Amino acid sequence: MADEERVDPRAEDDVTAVRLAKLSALRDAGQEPYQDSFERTTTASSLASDYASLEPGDETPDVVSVAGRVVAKRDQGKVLFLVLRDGMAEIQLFCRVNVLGPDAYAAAADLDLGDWVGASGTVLRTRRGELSIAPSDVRLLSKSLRALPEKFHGLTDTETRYRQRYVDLIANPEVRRAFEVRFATISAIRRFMEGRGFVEVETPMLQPIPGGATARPFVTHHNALDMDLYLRIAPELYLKRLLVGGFERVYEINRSFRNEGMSPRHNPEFTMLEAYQAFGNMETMRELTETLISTVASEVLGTLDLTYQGTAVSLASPWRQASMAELVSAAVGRDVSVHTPLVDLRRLCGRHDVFFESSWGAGKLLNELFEKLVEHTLVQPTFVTHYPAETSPLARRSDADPAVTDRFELIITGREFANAFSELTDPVDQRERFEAQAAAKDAGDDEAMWVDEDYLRAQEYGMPPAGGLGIGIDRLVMLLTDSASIRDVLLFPHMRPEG
RNA sequence: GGGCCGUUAGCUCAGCUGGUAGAGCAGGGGACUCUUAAUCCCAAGGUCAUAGGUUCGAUCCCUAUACGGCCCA
Repeated sequence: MADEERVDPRAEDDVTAVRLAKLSALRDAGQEPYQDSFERTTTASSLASDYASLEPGDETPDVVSVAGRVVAKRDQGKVLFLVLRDGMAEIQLFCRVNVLGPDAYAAAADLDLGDWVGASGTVLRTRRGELSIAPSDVRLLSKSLRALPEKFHGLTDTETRYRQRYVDLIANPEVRRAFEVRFATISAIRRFMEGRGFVEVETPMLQPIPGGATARPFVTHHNALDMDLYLRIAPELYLKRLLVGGFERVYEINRSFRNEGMSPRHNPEFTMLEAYQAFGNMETMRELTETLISTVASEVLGTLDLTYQGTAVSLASPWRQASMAELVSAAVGRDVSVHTPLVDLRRLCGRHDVFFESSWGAGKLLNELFEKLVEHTLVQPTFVTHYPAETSPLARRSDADPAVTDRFELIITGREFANAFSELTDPVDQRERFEAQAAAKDAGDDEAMWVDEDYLRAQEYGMPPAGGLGIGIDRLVMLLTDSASIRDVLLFPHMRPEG
């Protein structure tokens, strides 16, 4: 057997073994298979537009240099076609032995799918109509040692696609589009917020007290201080400290972390926009949310009419507004609110198969009924307002009814996209709310909030009236890209260690 | 945490009421000076996820585990 000597311990398969052998041969011949750099004069997409009018069969004297990855190779003995991909476009190299000479031609024919290559030559369009470069020089820039996935079906195994996103991006160029939409969305959000006079700020990701949301945090440890710290579950309390300090409009596009299960809609780390505006309130935030999302959608997609998983969604204004109480009332067929007697709300929960605990108040019961019976039915953009104070420990009580807060959540396609409210600025009320949360934590609710004494101290110095807003960026990008799973809009979604 | 489904060659997939597997692409050898999923000829490639069990015999049936997907809590 001839392959006894060519088995290389580094080779996971035959392809790698063959390519490692080529690598050695190149080095033996004094050629470096991993070049320092390459001067290119143009790109595949520029060529496509510059030579759009070149007719099939026409050759130009124009000499250009391009670089890219070999994604297709068609060898015909004395003519060789290599397709290079750079960025998002492709350009064909039309290699002829009589132009390159036998040695350079043989070297080009020895290139493999996946290799990075630089080439210089004249521009032409083949008789079959393919814009090409007839190279006089083809240079290996970086040798690929692994076989690329199949050229026609690409890479479909979801596990490999998520674990090895670099291969996914090579094999499935359309995957890249969702990420381009993501980056364009974040860029458009920044422009919009700056246009409204908001300053982008950065606040701690390592927090001694994780606050601003009800969720279980990740714990880490600071060795020098010998103390536990938590990865933030939200930047909210730090951003509001900045309002106390006199910043009037701040926002943070923040990565936050929640120690909960994974699902098609949840990743342990996720990206959110949080914004706070002094002297604003819930209504200020409602207008901001609607204008921001529709502006970003038109800038990124050029339309407000979307299709999400087969369902038409219109982001055209005005968006519906409805209170939680009226929505739940419609769902259960009788008028209910946070003032409905507990016994009645519990009976309704029982009738509609909604789990509850005896410690829960009317606000929590109403909220559970809403989440189980109503939320998934709200497909078109809907601002759900008047959230119970009981489940909104950081929101200002409504002047008309202190049992509810001036808060909304924005629901689209049955899911929460945004959460905003008039901020609670009363430090005495805030302390009581924190203490109620702490009591719930003591009673076993490990998602309940902690008492943040420094945040209370800040509020005691005086916090201006303000509106605050959080928008889930991952979910927004899912909507804009019609992605069923959050993993399709995260370049490197969280995965268990490979088995 | 529970339920259902999946894991076969580097990639995409077949297969079998239980008799240790097949194709296309990629890779190897050869032919070919305008190809486009190039074509043609030849040869090669597998711990059928892992570990047990049932069986004369397991890729297939059973159990457990790992990883992934979807649904539920």
